[in-house]
Amino acid sequence: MDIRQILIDLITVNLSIKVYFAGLRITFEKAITMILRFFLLDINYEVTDGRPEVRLWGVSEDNRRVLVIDRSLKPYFYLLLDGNRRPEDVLEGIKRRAVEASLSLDMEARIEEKRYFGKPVKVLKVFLKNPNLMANYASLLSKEDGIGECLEEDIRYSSRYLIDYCLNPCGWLEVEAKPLGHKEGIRVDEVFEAESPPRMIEVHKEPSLRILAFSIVCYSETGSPNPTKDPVIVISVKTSDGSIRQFSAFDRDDGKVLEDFISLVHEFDPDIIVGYGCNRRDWPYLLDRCHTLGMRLSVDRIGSEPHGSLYGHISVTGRANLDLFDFAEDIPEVKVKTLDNIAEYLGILKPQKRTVLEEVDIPELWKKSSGRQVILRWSLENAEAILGIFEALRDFAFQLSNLVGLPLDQVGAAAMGFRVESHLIRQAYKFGELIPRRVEKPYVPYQGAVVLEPKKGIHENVAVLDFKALYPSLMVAFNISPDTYLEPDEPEPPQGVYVAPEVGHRFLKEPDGFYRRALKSLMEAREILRKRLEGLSKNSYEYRLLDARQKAIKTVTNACYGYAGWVGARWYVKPVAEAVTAWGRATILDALKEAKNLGLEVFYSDTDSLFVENDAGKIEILSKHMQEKLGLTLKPDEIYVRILFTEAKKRYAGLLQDGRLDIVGLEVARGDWTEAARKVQEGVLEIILKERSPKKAVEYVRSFLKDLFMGKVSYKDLILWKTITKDLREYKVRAPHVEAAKKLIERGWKLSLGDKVGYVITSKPGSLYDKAEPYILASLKDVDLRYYAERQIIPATLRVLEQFGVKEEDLMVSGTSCLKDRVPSGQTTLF
DNA sequence: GCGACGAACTTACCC
DNA sequence: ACGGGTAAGTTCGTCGCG
Repeated sequence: MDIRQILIDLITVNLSIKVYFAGLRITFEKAITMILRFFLLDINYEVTDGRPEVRLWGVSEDNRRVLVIDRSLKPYFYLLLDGNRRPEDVLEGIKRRAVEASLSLDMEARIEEKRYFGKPVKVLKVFLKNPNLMANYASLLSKEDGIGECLEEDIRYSSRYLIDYCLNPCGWLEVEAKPLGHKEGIRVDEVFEAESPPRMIEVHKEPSLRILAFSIVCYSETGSPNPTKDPVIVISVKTSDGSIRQFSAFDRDDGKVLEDFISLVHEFDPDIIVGYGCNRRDWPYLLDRCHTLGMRLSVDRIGSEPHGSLYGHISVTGRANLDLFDFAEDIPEVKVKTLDNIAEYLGILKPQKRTVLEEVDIPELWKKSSGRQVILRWSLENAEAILGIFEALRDFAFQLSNLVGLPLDQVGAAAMGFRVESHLIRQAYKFGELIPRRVEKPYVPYQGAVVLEPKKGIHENVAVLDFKALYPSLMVAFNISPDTYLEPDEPEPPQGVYVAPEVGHRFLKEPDGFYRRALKSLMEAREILRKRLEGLSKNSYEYRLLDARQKAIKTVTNACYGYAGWVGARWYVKPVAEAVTAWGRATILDALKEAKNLGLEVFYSDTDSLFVENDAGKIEILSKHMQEKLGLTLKPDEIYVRILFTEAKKRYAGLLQDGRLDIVGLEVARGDWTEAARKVQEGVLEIILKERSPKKAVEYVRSFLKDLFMGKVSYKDLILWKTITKDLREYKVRAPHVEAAKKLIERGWKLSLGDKVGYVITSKPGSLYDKAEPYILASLKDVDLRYYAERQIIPATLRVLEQFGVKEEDLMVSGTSCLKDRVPSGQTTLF
């Protein structure tokens, strides 16, 4: 890019700014306005003197931190007219009310036509100055006769701004803006005032962002640290420029540690701050600790402190604060979502090279200087792993944020339902569809998908056919949408309707519903991306970007059906979800019938898949049939050389052509079974599927059990992990993991909803819940090996071996229950 | 009063 | 705080027994 191009891009006629570029300083005497291009990172708004200003934080094309202030958008909401009075009269009525309440100067209103659940409606669009007063105005004015309900007064002003101007975070914006230079208390290179609303532009350039990854260590004699008394002993930081910094309370108080950290944040001035568990742990602790010490945790760009925001995350104004733990939720392969497990899964940490410290180990280590070195090293590795995970996930996170329109720091914290909704809101706006309020509705279950009984046993050469994007395709095909749904009492319109099988719900054939339009555009966009990916080098920035985007599109597309059936959704309409599954059942049943007609043997089927004998000719015919009849793509996905079905649905294991095992639903795939049971079951499956030798599998299990009883198994392989899903007092039964959780809390540990409790079964007497101990409070010598043999190893392996005639007794070795009458409980040393 | 049995509770998976 | 369908382990109440 040459200088002239830059000037053309940057400057329109009347500028009065200094442009620094490549060491050149150019001054334009009469210049006022320029064109600024920047990457949008964060957005918030402030109300000053009763007027809102939107603040767009970003990084400019020439790599400067910028804040763009825009006051152009007037806040507004809608009042739905119920048709009892003439709209003009109602408009007069609310104007009178405004005068009476002395609101008139701040307010204006007009009549508009919109659509609400597809029906044309007349609304009053009410503008006001202060967006924080929207709810007040709405409730005052909706008392007027002729007003049904108020709408969109629950849309936050900063979201409103992005929606109405069609702007998406994590993308490039162009704006005509007036430079204001520096502004007191705002930590950016330059502040601008927008002259007109910004617009999105296509720039295939990676913004040059500064990332800061951090991790803290707190000191606590027992249990979880308490910020009012326990110090922050180490803060480790790794930044995207490759440098590392550590602050520790070696021989000083932790106020200095916090001070140093705050200074570093100012000095490095990150655009993105990343942590692991920082929303729930690090930030609240640092905040409390600072306040205890009479300090302020000033790390943002306006001299304020991190604060709680929507979706329960912590917001740092002007920067994006990301908690990678939120993104770990989207990696189902990792069952216990510790930093180490996620980093290891992503190939960032080498498992062997790392000493895994537990919080309980800290006090002991801190007492010795060699121990302190261990802590420092561990903490630094944490910060490095966090930066590594961020790098691995950043493209996806950026693209998801850009696609659904939620700012980067919110998109990770927002549950899938809110991500989908954010995207739908943007689509609805473009179609003139009003955004319904979130209302509490009763939960009424409805029928879902078809799952067939599998044909138990081993089968050779099995193909899995599945329908590509079945539910989204059906929603598009039959125009299933909240705005096309016809209530039972409504007469059929001339353009005709699609009628869902079984349930009879009707949907207009025309016009396109907004789900149809949204899904079509998502699916088409993904296809275009996939085509473009084919011609790109996998290492290029563009490839990474587009690949991340197509993945983001896929997750949003697939979640649309779930969203439709979610009672919390703004557009929840049960018949919409119910119709999708009904058409889904009809589709798969038709495919099954057709397979039967063709004489194609079916071994199993679940929702949108058929497991059939791998007969290419018949599969081709079946596939063609479905394509022609319904326009749906049914094609082979996986081919199993050999597959084993247990008697249960949703649980099977197959040998793939490349020699890998695909284990579905069985204990191997479950995080609430011990690693020991999972390893042995996997071993058994490998022997059965590859060597077809139940005898060898039995020997394998027996030898494992012998090792177990000789204490040759690792303690950590015996831990059971289960999630605390509600307040401990709400549990109706004394479940082992709940009892273990209570013991942790007794010892001063903090546990919250969603935490996983790791516990072991000890040889204490009583029920299982009496025997459960948090694993950090017990050791290998305490565990009840017989429990592990009888309730973990044997059931998990028998699940597979049972169908080969193997009995429990065949697996038992001395020390297990077959000898319990002869061997006293606890005696485990016969080998 | 006691044990067998099944319902209820609970979690995590599949698609 | 995204849907329904499903398996499976543990707890706990109930029923029948004499």
